[in-house]
Amino acid sequence: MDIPYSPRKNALIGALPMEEWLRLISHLEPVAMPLGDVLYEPGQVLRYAYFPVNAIVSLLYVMANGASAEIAVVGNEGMVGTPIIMGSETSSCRAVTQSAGYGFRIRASLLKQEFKTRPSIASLLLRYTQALITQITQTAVCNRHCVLEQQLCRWLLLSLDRLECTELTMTQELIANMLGVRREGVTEAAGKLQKQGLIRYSRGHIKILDRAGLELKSCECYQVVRREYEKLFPPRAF
Amino acid sequence: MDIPYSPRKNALIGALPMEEWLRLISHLEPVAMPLGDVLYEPGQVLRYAYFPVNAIVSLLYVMANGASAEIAVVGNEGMVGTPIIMGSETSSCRAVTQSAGYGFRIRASLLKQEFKTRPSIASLLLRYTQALITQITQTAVCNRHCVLEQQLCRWLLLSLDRLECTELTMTQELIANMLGVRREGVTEAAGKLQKQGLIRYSRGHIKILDRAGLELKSCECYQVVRREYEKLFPPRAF
DNA sequence: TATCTTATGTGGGATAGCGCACAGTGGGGC
DNA sequence: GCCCCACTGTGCGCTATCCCACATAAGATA
Repeated sequence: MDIPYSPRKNALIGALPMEEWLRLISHLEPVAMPLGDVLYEPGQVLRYAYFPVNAIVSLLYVMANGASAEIAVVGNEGMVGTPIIMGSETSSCRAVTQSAGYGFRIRASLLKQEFKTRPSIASLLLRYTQALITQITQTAVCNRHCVLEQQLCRWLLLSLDRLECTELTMTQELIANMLGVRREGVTEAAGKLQKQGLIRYSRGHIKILDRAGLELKSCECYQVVRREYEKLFPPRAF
Repeated sequence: MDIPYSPRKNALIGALPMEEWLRLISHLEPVAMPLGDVLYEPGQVLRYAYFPVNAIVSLLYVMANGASAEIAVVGNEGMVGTPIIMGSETSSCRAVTQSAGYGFRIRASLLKQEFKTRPSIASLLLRYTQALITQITQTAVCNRHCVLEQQLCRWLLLSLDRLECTELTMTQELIANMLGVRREGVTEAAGKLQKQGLIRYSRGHIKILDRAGLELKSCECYQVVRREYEKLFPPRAF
């Protein structure tokens, strides 16, 4: 398989000091991440951690009755598999590729070893985990207090930040699953956004026309997550 | 001040190997934790980490418009101040004492030092942080999908697990703030639970009469959090 | 004991989102 | 070029929760 991306296009890998990067390079295995790909199931032992490059992965919780809710989203700014470094064998969420692309993976045992022995790697991954905690926190808040239209804006922006382009391939049905709401609700909210000229969509393709407008319509939850990330990973550090 | 509890009554402190415990003991400072005590505000630099013994602390997010939502709750099973070890100076939540009691605190700089140099301490605190992530995750899910009555059951059970007795001192107004709902909603839900003989309350005092019944009425979210904790901290390890 | 404060109970109208049913439609497969 | 299926649009009744206003009551205070 030919991967047209360097692992360093993932921000975590890219932020590694040269020495650590040279150590890790041989352990990073390129992987295709097709849409719908399940990286791990709840309760299942995590065998790999994943570093997306241009794919987006959703951490999705599925309840006993089948209802679902996205807890957080991971793109090239992060890593899928934080429980590995936190000392847990498993996750209570399913990790599923929400936007197809490529990434790199590393064996859990190796990552654990690196984490334990290399302080700069440990520090980097812990800071990322803290950013993820902020995102999960804000998901909880947003689920409680924000109306669907705002939540949709937040969701679109979070996805957009993790893509190179301004178009997402994503049906309203799938978005509804992520947000844990009805498909019809997404149809209505997306219709409003389209009328306002913020987005344009048709049959599984959503084009963002006015990013700034979306940010204005969104609740504060998006900005909180973004600012925390920027605080933990100041651009100068890269 | 005379503190009638040992730091080891906090489960994390209690789980430390003897050697580590002896190192830490002189750095642990007893603190009273009165009701409503604010341990830290969002954005404020964390100067101490807190290990509650018989107090309960809520991690509360407050939105720009004043709406609030409890993200997680910490009692003698855990620590307040996980961002310290994760490499963040601040938290996006307010930490406020929800049930008065005692605890111990340690300076952030010292904790950070211990975390970096003592693997057994690091492992313990990371596993706790993972348990906290699970709790936050479940809060997000619960906020999305569970009805108020179930959420109230979950909340009562989480509090009960962190207390020695079966009575909480807590008005419906305060519970409403934690759950991020109206006070009237709590009145209604609590009224139902009382009619069913599960609890009895009056003017700020809630007595749990039938714990098993509450667990049945609760959504799955409570059990998920509890089981994850038990998995990360198997009773035998203590 | 009288009063006052704080906690709890209740009701009515508004609204967001759900569940269900079904209608339209566009694009890919044949 | 046609058809079909997946995606989207829409309507309707229902429920949980919200917002607001006010009634009641239990304990604290004097």
